[in-house]
Amino acid sequence: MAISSNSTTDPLPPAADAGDAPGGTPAFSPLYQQIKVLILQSLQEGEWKPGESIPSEMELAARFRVSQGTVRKAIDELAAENLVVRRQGKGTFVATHAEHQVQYRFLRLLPDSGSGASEGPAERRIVDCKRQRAPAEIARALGLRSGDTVLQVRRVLTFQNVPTILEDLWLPAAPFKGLTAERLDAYRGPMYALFETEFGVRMVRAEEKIRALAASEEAAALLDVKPGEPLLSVERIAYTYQDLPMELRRGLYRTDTHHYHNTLS
Amino acid sequence: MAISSNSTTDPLPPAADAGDAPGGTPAFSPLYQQIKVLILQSLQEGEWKPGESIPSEMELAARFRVSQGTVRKAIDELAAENLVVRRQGKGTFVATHAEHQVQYRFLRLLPDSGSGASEGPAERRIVDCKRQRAPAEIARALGLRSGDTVLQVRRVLTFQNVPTILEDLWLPAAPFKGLTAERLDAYRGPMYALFETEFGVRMVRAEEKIRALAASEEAAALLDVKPGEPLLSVERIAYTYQDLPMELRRGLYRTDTHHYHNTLS
DNA sequence: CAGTGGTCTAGACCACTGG
DNA sequence: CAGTGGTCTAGACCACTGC
Repeated sequence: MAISSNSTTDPLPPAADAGDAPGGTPAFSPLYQQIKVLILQSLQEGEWKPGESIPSEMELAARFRVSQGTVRKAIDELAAENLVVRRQGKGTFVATHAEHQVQYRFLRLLPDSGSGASEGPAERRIVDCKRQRAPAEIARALGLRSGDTVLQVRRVLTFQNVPTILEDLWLPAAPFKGLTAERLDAYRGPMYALFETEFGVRMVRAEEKIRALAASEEAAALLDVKPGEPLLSVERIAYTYQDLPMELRRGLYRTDTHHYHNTLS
Repeated sequence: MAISSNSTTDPLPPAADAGDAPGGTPAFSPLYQQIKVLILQSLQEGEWKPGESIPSEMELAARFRVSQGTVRKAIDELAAENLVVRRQGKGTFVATHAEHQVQYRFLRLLPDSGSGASEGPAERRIVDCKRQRAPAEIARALGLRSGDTVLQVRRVLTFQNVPTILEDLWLPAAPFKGLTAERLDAYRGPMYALFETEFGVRMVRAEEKIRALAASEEAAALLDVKPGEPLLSVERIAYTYQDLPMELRRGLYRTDTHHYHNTLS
């Protein structure tokens, strides 16, 4: 362990030391961080599935031979990163995209309506779904070798009869073997929830680059706007555990009835 | 206090109870939350100025008659909200926009360049600065009465000789009495830093609505693009303490060389 | 009522900063 | 070296959930 003072209370299992490169900094890592890593490993190994509860703080404390407070601090950070959800009186649960709650956890597009009336569920239409060799640019974004197989999906989301989002997304073919347009069509609920339940891939974090673009002929037709009309271009890379990129998504949003919402602090 | 069990250790001053409406929920509020509110009050009253350190955890614990751990948890939350910054071995400091660090804390626009070379400071040009009666829409956003006086500033930010951002911003005239184009021009550093040091107004949080728009003739001229060219429209409301809106800002961003960056989790 | 997460305390010790 | 924030522990009690 990276800690020197815990002579008799090393957590179990004895976990390989993370840092401590000879030339670098001493890489001190507090106990609760090491516990956090251990819990993270269990999460990504699927010891506890999305939506399930993880062991109680007391149980984890016993398992790792640390105090409840230390486990608590580890879980606090996992909760802050939205990897688990705490529910007083019930337990701590593995976060999931399948929750009723906000339908799309990563979608920041909101209807303009000042009226709080949240619009109904989107109407989804798969336009295309095919396997192909990854173009260099796609491969790079997903950390694949150029030429590896990827799945490409194109779909349109329609809110209240207005086609609003045109999305292209690319997935590495290997982890998503068996994904078809039919399967996507049949599934009720967010796509990321399907990824969780059917393929064991949990999207944990994402980064977006946003631009304004003029609608191409093709996009204009699918979104029912005039070519050249300004659209919001949202390029998202979604990551699973370990900061592993697992999806590249390029969205074109109509922003005449909706807007992208963001909070800064 | 909302707490019943702390018979002899009520924090000082005895702070009016926050909730406890007869018809509503019992409104239990943990001690550390009450401490947090007390610290917040001192922050907004200016007991400690931006950049200064606040008293040590031990001092605050003594002052409020609670344990260090309770103060710690209160400060933890304030730090998570970016209201204060903790620095091990030195103390806890009131957050400020004047820090060297990231030049613009609320600006999410980044250069496209894969090269990490961060571009130099922006060249800023005040196009306009005037007092006027607030149009209804502006007044509503700022929580003013329609007809109240507001300051309007228009400026252009240029990065590496490319005019990239055209911003209009509206400020309630009262708190910003004495603000002039000259003063804005003379000031080195972020505008929000000037607001802090010269007017005692700290922007603490902001919300943005983002859209894609076609450049108007006027915007196109100022940003050196063709009219109709797609631009990113970013409408920001910045809040000071107590969720009080203090600035409305409408920015038009060129996204041919830059992009708006956002992280989701 | 037992079990869970949530709060609070008190005390010991560690890591980091600056004089 | 003293002072600060950061970690860790152990124990008590509270609030919430569901049986």
